[in-house]
Amino acid sequence: MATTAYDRDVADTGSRPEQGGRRVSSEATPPPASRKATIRTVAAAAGVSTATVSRVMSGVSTVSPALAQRVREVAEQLSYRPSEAARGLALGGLRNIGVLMPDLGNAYFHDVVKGMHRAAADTGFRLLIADHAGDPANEFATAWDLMGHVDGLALLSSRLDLPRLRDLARQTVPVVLVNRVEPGVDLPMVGVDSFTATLEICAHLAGLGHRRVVYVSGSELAWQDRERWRAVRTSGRVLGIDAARVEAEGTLETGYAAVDAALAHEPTALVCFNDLAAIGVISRLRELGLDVPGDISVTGFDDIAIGSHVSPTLTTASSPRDALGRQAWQLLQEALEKANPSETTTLLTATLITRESSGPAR
Amino acid sequence: MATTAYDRDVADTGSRPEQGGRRVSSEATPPPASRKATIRTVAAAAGVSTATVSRVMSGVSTVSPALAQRVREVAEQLSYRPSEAARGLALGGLRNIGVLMPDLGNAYFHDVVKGMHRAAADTGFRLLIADHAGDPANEFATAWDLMGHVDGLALLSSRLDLPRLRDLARQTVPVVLVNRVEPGVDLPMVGVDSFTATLEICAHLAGLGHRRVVYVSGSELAWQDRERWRAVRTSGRVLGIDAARVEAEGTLETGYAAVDAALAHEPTALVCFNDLAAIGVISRLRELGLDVPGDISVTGFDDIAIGSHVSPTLTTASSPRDALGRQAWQLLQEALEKANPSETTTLLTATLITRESSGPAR
DNA sequence: GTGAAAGCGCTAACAT
DNA sequence: ATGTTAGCGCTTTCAC
Repeated sequence: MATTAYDRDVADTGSRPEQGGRRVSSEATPPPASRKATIRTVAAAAGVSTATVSRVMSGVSTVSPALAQRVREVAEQLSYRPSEAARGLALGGLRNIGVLMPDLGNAYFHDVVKGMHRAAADTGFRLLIADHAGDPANEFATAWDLMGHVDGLALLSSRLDLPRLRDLARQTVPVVLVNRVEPGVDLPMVGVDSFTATLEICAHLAGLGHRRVVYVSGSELAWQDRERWRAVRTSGRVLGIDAARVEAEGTLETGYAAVDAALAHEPTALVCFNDLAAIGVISRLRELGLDVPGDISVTGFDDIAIGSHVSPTLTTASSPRDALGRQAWQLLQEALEKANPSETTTLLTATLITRESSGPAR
Repeated sequence: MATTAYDRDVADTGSRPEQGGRRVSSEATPPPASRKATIRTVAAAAGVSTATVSRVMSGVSTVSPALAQRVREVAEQLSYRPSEAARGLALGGLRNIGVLMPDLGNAYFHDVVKGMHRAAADTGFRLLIADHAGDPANEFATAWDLMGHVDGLALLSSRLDLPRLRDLARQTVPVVLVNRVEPGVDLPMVGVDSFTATLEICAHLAGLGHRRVVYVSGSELAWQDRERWRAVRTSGRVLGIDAARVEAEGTLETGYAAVDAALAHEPTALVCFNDLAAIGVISRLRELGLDVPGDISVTGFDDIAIGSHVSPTLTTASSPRDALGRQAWQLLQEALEKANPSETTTLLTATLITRESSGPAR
């Protein structure tokens, strides 16, 4: 959701023909053309200096109420809007923070972003949201491009490999990793302990008599996927579960498509990477005439809202999305304040939520 | 997803103590501190002028390959990233376009945005995405704030009232209305003809013997809601359907919550504002022990992906989301090129999709 | 092919 | 309380 190409064929907002080499006293320039109001236009029209206009616009220091009022009126009248580009240049920062995620269509990310947004808004920061469809090359390009526009960058569920990650870490704009914990990288990060939560899911399943499960994976580039798959395999050893893995990408469509391969293992339960995949899986199972959980159990992960509105409702693990978002902002905030990016790592806990989609093994 | 507050307490990227009043020849400033590489740092380090660095970075005009290579290396080595703020200032535009929508969590919008993105990316534009939770005040504030950062603005399913809309139209940055057609406003706009599509839904229902339907609404501030409700009422006259309306907001939760009130009208069918609401509705009906479509039929609108993965699958109207997005970009593009914002209005067609959630009236 | 220098619109000392 | 002015980092004529 962002691009880097710099064609130049559009929108050069009119040519600006030679407009005098020297600056002229404010009053000398009457408000002529109707082009675009700048701080100078307003200053001239209001008969004050640009400094005063600037002060009024940012509500700073003491400007006499009467004057301020007049300036405000003129500004309003001229539809004057301070250029953020100029502001950013002068201030040395746009007060934007970039948020990059694999899939804008996944409600999970949306919830995390909401958490960040609330926290960021309180401090006067804007969020620039972009997605990269799970493609690392695209992710890197987008991150790189975004860096020019933002004061900080949050990578949600990044699919970047270590060299690329380190490359970004080396840049001057602070970066935080959300939903990924990568010991080898010098970056603040927050994640959810999905290993433990997935183990709980497996234990729950084992308790219901399941001995043969298949894991319907997420993107193999996702840290969460590695953690969850590791947990499923571990459950094999610890709980005596026979575990297989089939590939998917954590979306409705890939979940749906993975079912046939999964069924080849004759499992009694399907542990899915996330809720979206689980819903896709269930949809396909229904199509095949299989009842969930009668014939086979299915579990998700994330606890997105729709999980409790589908039939059967989803057994899943609830990630603390809001907390994740806030924590992410917290880290960014710290990185912004002190140039010293302390390598902080936080791991939040997800909790098992048992609903209808899991039942006794057949 | 954007804010306007301008606190000043963070990130002023270090103070810049008196650094000489006059500009000094490039070579006079050795690459000292490790602060942040600027074009001058790079120029000095590479022993060339800033003009050359600029040319190399934007791949413009002819710079001797050897020199270009050297500059690129130095830049790379210094982790130099041109500041977009400075660039934007000099160029008179950031090549950003803002996209504002009510609900980031609705897959429908996501699909529209994808369409826009693809189109915009080809022209070297970035998309800044923000949501406003359906609150007009928030929408206006966000739009206003965003205007400083973008070269164009797309308002998806805007909830703004006419005065506010006109206020935005009066500004210098081009604005297009997507998913809303408002005759009184001088703005380019694209919408989907949901009136006709909803009529088709009603006709479909009437054909199945339904005579008593209730419309589970969207936000009453949404143009689409007005159109759909108008269609439902019209169907009352034309098709002999007895129609009532209950309030919701086009989300899972509000759909779910609206069911009890809807049932008070003893309908045989529920026509929902969109798919999300329909899924919420069905979930509540199931909870009440009602079968869909056995006991009652339910229809949605939008044809989001999940609609064909839930049980029962949703009867709905398919909006041409991708086309919407592309058309939106098209309009923006035109507005960007010629200062003359021709008031263009396009209406796209939605088509009925019959699935499991609608059946014969009981 | 490359450099010098004039801004882009705004903010922040530093006067007054 | 208000005006002057020197930049912020980059692009872009205009010379050479």
